[in-house]
Amino acid sequence: MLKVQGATMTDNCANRIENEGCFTCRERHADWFCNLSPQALVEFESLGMQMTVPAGSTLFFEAQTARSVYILCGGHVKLTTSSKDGKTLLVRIAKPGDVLGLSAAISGTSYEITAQAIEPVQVKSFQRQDFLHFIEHHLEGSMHATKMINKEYRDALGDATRLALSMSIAGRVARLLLEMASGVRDAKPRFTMSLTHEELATMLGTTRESITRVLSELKRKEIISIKGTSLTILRRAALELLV
Amino acid sequence: MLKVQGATMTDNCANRIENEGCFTCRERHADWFCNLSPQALVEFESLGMQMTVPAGSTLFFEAQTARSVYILCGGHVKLTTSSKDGKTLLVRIAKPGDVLGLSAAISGTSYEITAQAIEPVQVKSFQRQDFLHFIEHHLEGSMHATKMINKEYRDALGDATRLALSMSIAGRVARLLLEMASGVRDAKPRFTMSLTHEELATMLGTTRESITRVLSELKRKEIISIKGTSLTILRRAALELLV
DNA sequence: TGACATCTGTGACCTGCGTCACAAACGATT
DNA sequence: AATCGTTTGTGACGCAGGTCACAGATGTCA
Repeated sequence: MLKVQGATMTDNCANRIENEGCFTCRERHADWFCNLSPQALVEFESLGMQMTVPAGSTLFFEAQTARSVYILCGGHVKLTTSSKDGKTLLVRIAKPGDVLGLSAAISGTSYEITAQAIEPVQVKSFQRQDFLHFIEHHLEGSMHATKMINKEYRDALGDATRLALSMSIAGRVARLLLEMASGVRDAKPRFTMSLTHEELATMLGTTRESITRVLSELKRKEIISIKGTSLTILRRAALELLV
Repeated sequence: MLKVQGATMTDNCANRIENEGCFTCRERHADWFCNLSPQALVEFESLGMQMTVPAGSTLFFEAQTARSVYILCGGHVKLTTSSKDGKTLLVRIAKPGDVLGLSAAISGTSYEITAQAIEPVQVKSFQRQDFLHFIEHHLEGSMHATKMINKEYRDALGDATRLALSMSIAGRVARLLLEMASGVRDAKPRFTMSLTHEELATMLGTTRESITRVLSELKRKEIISIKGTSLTILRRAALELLV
């Protein structure tokens, strides 16, 4: 059904595209949506359309009516919301295996967040109706869906708690860096930071200057190092401590 | 099946208990869980145990293993989470019709929040297993459950956004007052504020002194008035502006 | 290679709110 | 009524982080 074409990937960075289909997907055996029984998976996969999205383009915007659900197969996508006064907050960085737009599809309303590719990204796109029809007729799919939303709820709640009660700017930056590095198993994970300080600031609900200062501080303490656009985490534990 | 005993309620405050069973419940026709088809409702109602809980007692604690799901029939319940370092955050004030402990029941883990009655409260309590069994066998119930979690997720996300991007202490206080007054339709809603400044402070992740200052300010601007334990919102719009 | 735009780094200052300290008000108990 | 514990009110001070202003670095295009 799906051909394995042998993905070309060489380096060890977080920025790569790697999955050619659910059956050969590396993430298939983790606790994710794509991890269905073989029969269900065949049907499921036939409903979706595999597509590649260039860096910087937007899968969907907040407040847009939800027409599609996406499963992220490769690459990272940034998820943001914004408040009335236009300020933007990073919700999280979606990783391969994540489902995007599920909440909006289920509630039948508009997307609650904006999803933008921060690197070339591979997704599987489903018509909202097809997706809902599938999960309504597959108990395993339905349970997965409910649990995933539940997980997102708990994450959001945890975020709200941390944001309200602690989390300095340094903490937010640390969390972001760790999320960006997720997937790289190296002891000193390295990845391409393609965002400007300005963009990072909007994502974290702070200012450009604060970002500059925090990054300088982290470099000074030799917790990270930056050469051009390449960022290396030297001491992951120190970052985790800040979150 | 359930006898209507004629609830005795006279005043116009938010603090009252009023429901005697799902069939006679005022909230039944809103978009809530109790609004099931009559047959399903009969079955559903027989699974649960109606109980009254005195003010101050705790329905369940954060991190406790989830054994029960509750439907709040009358009164208000405060829902809080706390961070590692012991600080507490008010998640929201639950109102009649709300389901408590649903997320934990579904994920089969521990409660993510603490639920404490802030006044005498009437709830319907379900064994987790009974509840799950019911929703798994009633499409309408199942959809309700999924949508409710979804709604909680969206609320939590909205909270996180507001907390991260704006929401001063004054804003948090305003939100709390509005939540406490919810249900009172009066133009100048009045209710009994039974919490001390100290308690309010923990609930909002701030300090006692800040609460005192904010309330003084609100009184000075004639947005609220306080006589003893009775709090009146004089200008709701002004409060909404602060959120 | 020079010109121009964008990005990064840093100091000076201001504001919101947490912390500390203490005084006044209120409520219960004898 | 006198006493004591709790709650409320308020001033003084400090710190994190936002705002402003500007200088240097880096990238891009003719």
